[in-house]
Amino acid sequence: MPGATVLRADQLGEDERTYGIGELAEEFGLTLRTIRHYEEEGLLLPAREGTSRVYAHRDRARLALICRGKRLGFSLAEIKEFLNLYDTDGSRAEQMRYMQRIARRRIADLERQLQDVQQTLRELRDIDTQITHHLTHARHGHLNQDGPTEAAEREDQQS
Amino acid sequence: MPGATVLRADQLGEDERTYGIGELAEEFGLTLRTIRHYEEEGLLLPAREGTSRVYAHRDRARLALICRGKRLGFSLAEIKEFLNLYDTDGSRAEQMRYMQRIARRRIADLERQLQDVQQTLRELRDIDTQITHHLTHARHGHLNQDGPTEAAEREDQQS
DNA sequence: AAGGTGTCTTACGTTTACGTCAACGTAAGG
DNA sequence: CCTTACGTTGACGTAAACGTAAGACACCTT
Repeated sequence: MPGATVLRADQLGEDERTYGIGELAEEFGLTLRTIRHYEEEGLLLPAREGTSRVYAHRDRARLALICRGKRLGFSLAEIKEFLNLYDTDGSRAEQMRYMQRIARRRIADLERQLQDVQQTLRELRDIDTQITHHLTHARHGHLNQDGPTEAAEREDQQS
Repeated sequence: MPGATVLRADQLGEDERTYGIGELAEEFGLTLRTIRHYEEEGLLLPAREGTSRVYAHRDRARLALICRGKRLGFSLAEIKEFLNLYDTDGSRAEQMRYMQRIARRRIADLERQLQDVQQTLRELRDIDTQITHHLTHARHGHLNQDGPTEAAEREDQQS
């Protein structure tokens, strides 16, 4: 990202708050090592104040996206790719079309994942109520005498 | 493959179909090694016909759940744990309560994940339409002059 | 001056989830 | 009998994502 949001410390005095590595680590529940690792992998590029890392607003936002990406099960490489979706400088149509293809692929993935999550949630809630039922009615028997949800057998397929 | 697709015409005329490892591998887009690995890890326990693995209906359903779990970003260990949710024999109340706790934890996780997916989908779709807009109106400028979505900065936190 | 706190780099260790041979068994078909 | 297809068990390799010291600054406080 060229001169995206350069923000030199001298002029202008807005929300220029910066963060130390320890600060961010605590906030996001990460270790220092982990944050440095993201930098090694090119996901972050904080400024330096002497030798220490200084994180601006923007870096913190990227870190938030990284965390979410991780929760969604993406690899760092994938996350890196989609971080680029956010800060492409829209100047070259060629690259934008490329980004759009990537974005759409990712959207398709996530829609699939959305189905997965919802389906799993339905099943787990079902299990939960069944257990509750069994416990309150003190009845004996099986949750399912037939193995994992019949539904799953008809539904799922490959990735 | 011994009696994989053999389908003996003698007794039974129901859903007693069994599967060979290669068959399942192809169906789910996995390698043989992967499926054997799941067995090594105790996620599957297929019958044997001689030396070959024979997968019943139930094993196949478990495999489907494993695949879904993977897509959702769970580790094999976690998946193993929640596979147990499906085939607990409901006989001991103690264990059922335990399972219920696990189920509810997982439900909470997934609800969080659901939010993540939906949020990310919104953002990506937004990016997509913005790109389309930029491309059709041939205008120049930035998608966001401020780095990753301002929203992300206020929203996200730890896992 | 000594100690504490926070940071840095370097570098090897670890865990997870498989990949990748190697060497062999078994059954069907030409 | 030979080939081909599919299966088996080791056992070592590897990529990703960090963990875990070790040793060195730098600043602040007592």
